[in-house]
Amino acid sequence: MSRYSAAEIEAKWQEAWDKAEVFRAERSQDKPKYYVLEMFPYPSGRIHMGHVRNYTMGDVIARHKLATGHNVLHPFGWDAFGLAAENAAIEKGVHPAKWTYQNIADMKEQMKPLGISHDWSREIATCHPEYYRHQQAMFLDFLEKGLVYRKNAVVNWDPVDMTVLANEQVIDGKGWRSGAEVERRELTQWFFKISDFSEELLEALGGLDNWPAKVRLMQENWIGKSRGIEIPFERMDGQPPITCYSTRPDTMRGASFVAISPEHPVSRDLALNNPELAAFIAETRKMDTTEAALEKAEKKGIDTGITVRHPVWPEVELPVWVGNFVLMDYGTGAVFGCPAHDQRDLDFARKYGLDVRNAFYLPGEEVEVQDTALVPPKSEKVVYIDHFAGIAEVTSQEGIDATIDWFADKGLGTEQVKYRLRDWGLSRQRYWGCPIPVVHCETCGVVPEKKENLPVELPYDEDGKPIDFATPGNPLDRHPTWRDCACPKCGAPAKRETDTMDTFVDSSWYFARFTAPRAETPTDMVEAGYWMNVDQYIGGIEHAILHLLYSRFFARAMHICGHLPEKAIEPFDALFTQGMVTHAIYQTRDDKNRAVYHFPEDVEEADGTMRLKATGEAVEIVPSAKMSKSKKNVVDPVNIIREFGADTARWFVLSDSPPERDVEWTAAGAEAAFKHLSRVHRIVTEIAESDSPANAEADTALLREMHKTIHDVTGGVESFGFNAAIAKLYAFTNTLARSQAGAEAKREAAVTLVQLMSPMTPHLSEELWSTLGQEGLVTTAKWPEADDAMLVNDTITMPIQINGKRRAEIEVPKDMDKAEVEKAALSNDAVIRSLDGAQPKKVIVVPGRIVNVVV
RNA sequence: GCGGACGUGAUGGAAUGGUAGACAUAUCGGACUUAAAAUCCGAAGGCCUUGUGCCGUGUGGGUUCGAGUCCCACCGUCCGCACCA
Repeated sequence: MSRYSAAEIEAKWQEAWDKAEVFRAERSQDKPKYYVLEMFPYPSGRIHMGHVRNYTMGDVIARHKLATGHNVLHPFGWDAFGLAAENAAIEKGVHPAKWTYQNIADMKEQMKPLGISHDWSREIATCHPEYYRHQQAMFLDFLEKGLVYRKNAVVNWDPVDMTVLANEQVIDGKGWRSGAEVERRELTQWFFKISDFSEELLEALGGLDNWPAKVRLMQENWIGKSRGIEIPFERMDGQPPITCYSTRPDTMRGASFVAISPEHPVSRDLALNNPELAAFIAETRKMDTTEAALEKAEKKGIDTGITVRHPVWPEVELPVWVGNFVLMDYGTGAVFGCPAHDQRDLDFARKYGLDVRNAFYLPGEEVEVQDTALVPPKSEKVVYIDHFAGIAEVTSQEGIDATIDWFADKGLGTEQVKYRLRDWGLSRQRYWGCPIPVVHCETCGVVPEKKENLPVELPYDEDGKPIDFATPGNPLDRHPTWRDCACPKCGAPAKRETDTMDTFVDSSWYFARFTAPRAETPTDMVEAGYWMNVDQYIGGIEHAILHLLYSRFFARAMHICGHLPEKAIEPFDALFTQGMVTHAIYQTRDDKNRAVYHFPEDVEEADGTMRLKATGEAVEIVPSAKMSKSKKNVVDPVNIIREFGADTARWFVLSDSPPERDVEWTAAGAEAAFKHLSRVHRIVTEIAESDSPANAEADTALLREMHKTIHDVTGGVESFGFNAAIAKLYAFTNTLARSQAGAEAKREAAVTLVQLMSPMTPHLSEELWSTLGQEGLVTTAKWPEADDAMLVNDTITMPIQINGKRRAEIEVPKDMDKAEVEKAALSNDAVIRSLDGAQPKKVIVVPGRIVNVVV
């Protein structure tokens, strides 16, 4: 009998699938469509276990849908623009394009042996001009519709690399790559008008029933809706009023100062004649923007000398301060300070000797605030002091609502709903990204490039010489000729925009492009109309906000520009966020007691401890952490596939842990998975060759188990319960191995087992399907259906509880009525003994489940 | 600080409010073998007074005939957001 040889089997069946083109998706009205998508990868050059887990999950869904009669679209591509390519260019002197395309080729070679049911005929790479020219075309459409615009904005600027950095690229106030102190600099940048969609993006979250609640909540918080009021404060010097935004106008009685942002127009005006203030503003510019730094940063301010009138008590005058803690891009850039009910304002007030006055007390505790601001939960009742809105003892929330109405009624303020969500700055001073297709003309200003001139393609050399990436700054800026062009409007010599787009733009519409990846327009509305939406999207939780929010915005913007049908404005019907693959870290200590990390393959067990293979030195084991090259706790999928085969890797990453949680990769676990698949191979091969006679009782028992397994595994596969489905398959394999059933029943069971396993272990399943003499491919065979009649045994075992504690069991026919079950239970010896003469008060019979006798 | 999730054997984890610990790992025992590997069979939450016993799903309360599951409080861990007025 042949042994299980994964290498042989897997190559053979992958070739068979390719030849039959079973994964090629074509539009068809015969079957319901199903679009399953895993978040596409960045082509770093190596696949990792996280990829294996992600694509295997998608593959299980895709293959199951294929077997249940769906027309499945399961495409694959590359999120290919990005900083890493430019870093490689700097470090290794290789052109970003060459590096990226080589990585794509390498990763493809590592991906293929996994046997994922991707339709490779739809492969796309975002760095290819055939992709980004459509992105440029859409940019122009967005521009026309006012969905993208240019404005001055304060950004993180790395003075050494001479580029804008995203917030997450600023670590402890320093550029993550250069280590230079990041400055806040005002630049003219392109922005997508995502803030116009704040309410809609928030509202529509409610309809995303098949998204994790966690992701919806994160987006809700990110959008950050708040209801408040804008109140103008009249200036005593007769200048135009300063308008403050507040969500707590109920605390107005305690207002003791107004604070404005250093970037507020009033601050800027004053700074022109006030060197001290000008210096203060310059200093705040340089301030760190990181959370930790902001937390520690001192609240500082400067008195402007201006005073304003209290809007409710005109006799009260409030000083206006410039505060380094006031944000210009939220609200109006001006706030009133109420030290009694805001800790930050209190700290500020104490520092600069400003008044502290309560607006309310807690019921029965009439004490003035001293060192701790009084901020009870909004649902708690407080006692408002001589309140202008005519309220006394109500909850803070009621106080807020009443006050907003009061101000609005009196015409003293305007109710305002604000969102934290800000417009999406897409300009990057980078080479390896999609060029922004506009031209700067001295006479016409900023002019969109003509569509027929697209793509605006990246230059691949400097007029014959390789582009110099080592010099900091954007190579596009210093390219000798690339910028030169004719103004699309007047024809005069003009200069191209050298900023490129944030790579999140590339990934905000690729799912739509997959529906017609070779179309001459960004999308083909017939194809998009047929395939959209993505029925199941799968990826990491790390994209919960950025990518998934940007894509929701993009789908709306694309719809406005006629690139997507209306039904696709929420592009992902169902979302699943999978956990990571983790691994223990093996480390030793150097002479300075610093950790030295070791790869798992350099470590082995000896005498009950883990030791370095080379020296025998014992290693410390640090509990499981996300696989990371720097900690060396990585396992290369390529090695695993070589050693055990793809099916083993696939089986293992799905077993053991629920898919939304992290799974720890262990050598023992991988080996166990391999042993199990070998066992299935052996058992099924034996069955294929067996001719033992029928055994009525054992045959029925086996087939009953088979139908239960069909039911459970199908349920597991359809609800992301892959680990539970696999547990059922283990159990059924054990049942099959021990069964005394005849060859015919065993063959039927084996065929079903192989089929149920096929989404997880498609190669092994194809092999055994053929061993069992089945026609065609298991991949395209119809998924088995459970026979309801076989799911319940003729007699069932019911536990009997007395006062909720299990005391006995009875065997009863499955359809015995309640009264008879009760009678049977009460006449059971163990029950009689346990009752010890006591009279049951009540007997609860849950048919088919349990009996509870209450005494 | 605000918001959220999760706490079950040695370990990963099962369990529509209905027999807690399925399935797997590690462990132990047995069979086969000259031996090993492979394979097969079996044991295994804790406690004692070994009983058809008691206790047991982070802690304490509650709802229920019945709670790992629902509710409240606390403890712990993890995640997201945060000078957002």
